Amino acid sequence: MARLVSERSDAVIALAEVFRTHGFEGTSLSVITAQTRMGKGSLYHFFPGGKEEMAEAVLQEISRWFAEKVFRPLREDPDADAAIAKMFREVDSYFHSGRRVCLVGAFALGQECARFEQQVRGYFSTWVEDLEACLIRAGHSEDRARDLSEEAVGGIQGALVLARSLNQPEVFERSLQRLKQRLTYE
Amino acid sequence: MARLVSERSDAVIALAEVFRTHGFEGTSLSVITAQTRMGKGSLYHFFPGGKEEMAEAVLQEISRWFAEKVFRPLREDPDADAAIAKMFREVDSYFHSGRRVCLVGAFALGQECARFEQQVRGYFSTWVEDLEACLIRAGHSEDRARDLSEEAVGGIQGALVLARSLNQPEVFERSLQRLKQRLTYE
DNA sequence: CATCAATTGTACCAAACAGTACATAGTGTA
DNA sequence: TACACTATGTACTGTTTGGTACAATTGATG
Repeated sequence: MARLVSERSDAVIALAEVFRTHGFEGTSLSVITAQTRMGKGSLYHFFPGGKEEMAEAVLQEISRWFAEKVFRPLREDPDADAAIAKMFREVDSYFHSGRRVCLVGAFALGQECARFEQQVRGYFSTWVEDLEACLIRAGHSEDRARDLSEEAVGGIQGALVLARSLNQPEVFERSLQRLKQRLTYE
Repeated sequence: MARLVSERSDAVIALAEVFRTHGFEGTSLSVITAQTRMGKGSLYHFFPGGKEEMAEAVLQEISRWFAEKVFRPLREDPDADAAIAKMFREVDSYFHSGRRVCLVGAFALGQECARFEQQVRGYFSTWVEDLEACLIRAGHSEDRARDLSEEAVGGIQGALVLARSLNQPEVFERSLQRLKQRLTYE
């Protein structure tokens, strides 16, 4: 049913884009109200803890999304190669082929890394560990699986940095191709 | 000679560490005065343009450092392999073995990427291009050199993100090792 | 249509913000 | 020591910040 009033989940989606665009410190309440078209009344109704609670909700939503679309297949799909292929597909689409930034990665580079320590560490450690387990199932040795999985997760983050700084999304696409090939055929 | 008063170059060094720690938006003037022990008088004397001019000076100093220590050897050293080895040595030491963040990389992920567009793009494009040229001199094909150089520069940035988010500097060290080996022996 | 909780706009607050003005203090040179 | 100039501390500005209070509005339910 169509509603004129918002729900918390709508707010989280909108907030995610605001934080991705402006970073945590750069996201003032006036930026939020302008970009989400929500007033302070609504925002503090849904997030009594203010900006910090908003960012926490966004991080939780990101974790939920990756857990469902990426991490669970890596852990559970009996076809390990298919899970890895799906990971690259989902990552490419999630990051808009290199045009969108990883909020967790951006947080990792700033003070937000301390402020949202568990969420940031949880996101990356789960990713690395689940991918590692998947690579072992795919037949790689334990050492090789750890190396490849760190290389892939780090490589994706670095590719986002590079693609954005050069304003060349194709750098991201090429990186994904290389990583996918390395994980699949070696 | 020992001076009680500061010079602009002292300020730039101190400011670099402040911006690296707090990011651009997170660096308020009160943070700067606290961490650099310089008053507003001095700061606006050296940087009449305020925070933006301070960040610009820091970016310029970073570019200067990399140009001298990393990019020039990549372009000019007749021994290409030695230049690449030096790059990894300097990078490892500059980023304190994964404990220090790349300010330019952090800027690349936020609005600062637009605000300091030329400096951010210049840093990464020079790095990629000079490394690419060096790899061609080392005997790689043009396509292979471009791939390897994007992979290395991106890989370093991603390794910084991952090492910091996991609070495991050794992740950075391992990544450097892998990248170095790939650039040198393949 | 009456009710009531969920949602929202508006006015407001103290603190922190970036930046300015300027008198004072420190420094190299003559 | 006297000078010119650079560097600095301090007090001040208007603006924006994150956050609160609360009355008005909305929408689902009986």
